[in-house]
Amino acid sequence: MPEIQVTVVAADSKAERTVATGTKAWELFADSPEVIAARVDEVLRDLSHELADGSVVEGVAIDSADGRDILRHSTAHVLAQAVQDLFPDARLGIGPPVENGFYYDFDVETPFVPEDLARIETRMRKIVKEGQKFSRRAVSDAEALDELADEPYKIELIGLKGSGHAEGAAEGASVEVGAGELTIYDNLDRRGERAWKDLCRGPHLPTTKRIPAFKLMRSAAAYWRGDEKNKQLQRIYGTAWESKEALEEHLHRIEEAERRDHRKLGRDLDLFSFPDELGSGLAVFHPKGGVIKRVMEDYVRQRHIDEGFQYVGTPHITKEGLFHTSGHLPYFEDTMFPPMEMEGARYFLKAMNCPMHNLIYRSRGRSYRELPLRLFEFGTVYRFEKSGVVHGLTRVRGLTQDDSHSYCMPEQAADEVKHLLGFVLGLLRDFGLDDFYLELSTKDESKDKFMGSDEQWESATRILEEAAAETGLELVPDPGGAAFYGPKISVQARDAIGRTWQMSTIQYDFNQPAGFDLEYQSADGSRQQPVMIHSAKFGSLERFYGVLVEHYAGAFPPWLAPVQVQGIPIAERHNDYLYDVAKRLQAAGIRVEVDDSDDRMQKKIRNAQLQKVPFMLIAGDDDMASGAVSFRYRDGHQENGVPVEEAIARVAEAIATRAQV
RNA sequence: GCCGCCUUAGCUCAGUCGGUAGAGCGAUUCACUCGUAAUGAAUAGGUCGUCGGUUCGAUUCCGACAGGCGGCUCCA
Repeated sequence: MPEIQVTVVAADSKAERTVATGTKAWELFADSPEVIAARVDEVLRDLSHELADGSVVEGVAIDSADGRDILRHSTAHVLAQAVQDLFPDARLGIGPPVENGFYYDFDVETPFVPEDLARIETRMRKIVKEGQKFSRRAVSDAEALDELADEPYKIELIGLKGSGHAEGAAEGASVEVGAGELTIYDNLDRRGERAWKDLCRGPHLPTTKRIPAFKLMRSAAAYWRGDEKNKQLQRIYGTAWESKEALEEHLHRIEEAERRDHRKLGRDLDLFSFPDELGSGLAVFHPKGGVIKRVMEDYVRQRHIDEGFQYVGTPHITKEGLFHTSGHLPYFEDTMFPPMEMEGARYFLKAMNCPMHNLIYRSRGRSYRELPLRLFEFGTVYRFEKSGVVHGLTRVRGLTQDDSHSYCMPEQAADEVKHLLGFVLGLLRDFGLDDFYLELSTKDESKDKFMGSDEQWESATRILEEAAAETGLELVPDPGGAAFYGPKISVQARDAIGRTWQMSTIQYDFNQPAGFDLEYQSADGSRQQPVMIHSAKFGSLERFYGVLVEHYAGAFPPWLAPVQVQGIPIAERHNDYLYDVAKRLQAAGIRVEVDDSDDRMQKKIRNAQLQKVPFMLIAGDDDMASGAVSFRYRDGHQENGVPVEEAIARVAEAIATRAQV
């Protein structure tokens, strides 16, 4: 019997094996039930893949990143099969794995309702139980077009592949058609008869029975190929995991995220609200929420001043000419509130601060000795965000940017960008965020929205890239994501439960200085044009606020907490003693409240706990007798009999060091 | 902006197959004064998101609008 040599690699081993010609990958992993696919010569393959001489083969476990993708992709197929069983008129879009799950898009006459999802899920469980085999079959383009004549979207994908555009066709489209030959996966039932088929690159699980745990999550509309000019398909999202436990954990993580939702906590903790009377996306901050906002602003304002910025102020409204000069109007008019007519002029609500800072720069002649000139303000801007995108504090129509513009000589730009980046990262760390990566948004050749020459873009991009590299942080490219006036670095921060948020931005701009005719007089007496560097550290105060609420789940560190100390008397006769302690805390600049309601002290503790107050200060007979107080912390631990002086010092210390308790 | 779902007391939510509504928490008042997550009682509070239509009668059915939620597109 002819034989071939293969190399079987695992995480920590490598073994040469001699096997019979025609051996399939699964035969190497018969003892490893967790292996559901194979990586053969660096390419993911089905376990039924026939090995060639000299192949390097590695098992892909279902709980690895690739394994989960394959599991989820296969589950998406089961979803599509179930949908077509129940809704024979449904046409197939694409169905790729995504982070934590998968989706499949369908063109159906009527959108799915929750009851449909329940039916579909039941049907899917039946298919899983049947143990249908995923069977791969290569086809020519012509055969595929013929077999899939009833699936117009698949045919479109095949056409795009022919023209070499499959990768760009849509996010996820590559799982359908890939780059090489076309393949169709047949789902074969026990008798070997085809129950369903789909155009797909694979690989897949061996059978549907290998799907340990899945759940359909929701349905929603999605534009075909991600383009809002195209028809909307109905997308069903689901999740699939290597075990029931892993699925449970995932669902638990979702619950945890909901528990931290800043919109819910904002209400529970009485921080802010969005009154209908104001309109969508416009927040008001309540007294408790106002404390957090003020502390954030005070801190950031002071830090800017420390870093050489000058605090300025600008109005919320301007005549339209300013935004023509800046170049914003042609690009942003549809995201600005419509203009209002006054004394024959059109006025716009401010949507960005930079043009006004440019006017401050231009208000008198500037010398090279002044540069870098750094102007900073909390600039409130209004943007007419589409109704469907408004979301809590993280996407609003009225927002405040901690916006700065550094005007510098071109040769100072690189240092200024580095200075800003260091400043931004330090500031985020001060607020307790310390897990970041950077994104570099650049010009995209295919679009013509960008102003300026290629050389200008290249040199600006290089400066940002070098500054980013110096931080040692991961740098993710974002081609085409730049503003019209220049490239951008954005800082993406991960919060306490691993979600990422776009926060700070640093943008290099050589266009507006030209538009505004900005200049400075250099040492040789000539007039030169500065470059400007835009930078927002929080990004938007509102968004940063929302992220902080979620990051801390409302349990703010003392320096940010609206109420830092809640005084709780054991009985009414201890009120005066605690008021006395509170007075001394107040004198030390500490935000303290005494709960003198006629609730029982257990109830007062519960209330303080629900308000997530960092320090509960309790006093009863024992404490009074010894001039002490008792601490209770949010985690339930307590320290009794702490002398008042020490208690005050301890709270003050935690505030001053911005510690979490 | 597009698709789907939702909107009942300050909050969370019942309920009315069309005959104008209820609970818990919260609020107010009274009693209780208590050592680490809910003391008891009483009271107040709602033109059932808004506007139109159908109907003898609409919170309930239909439509439009507003606001919210989940996505898509977009974005700080």
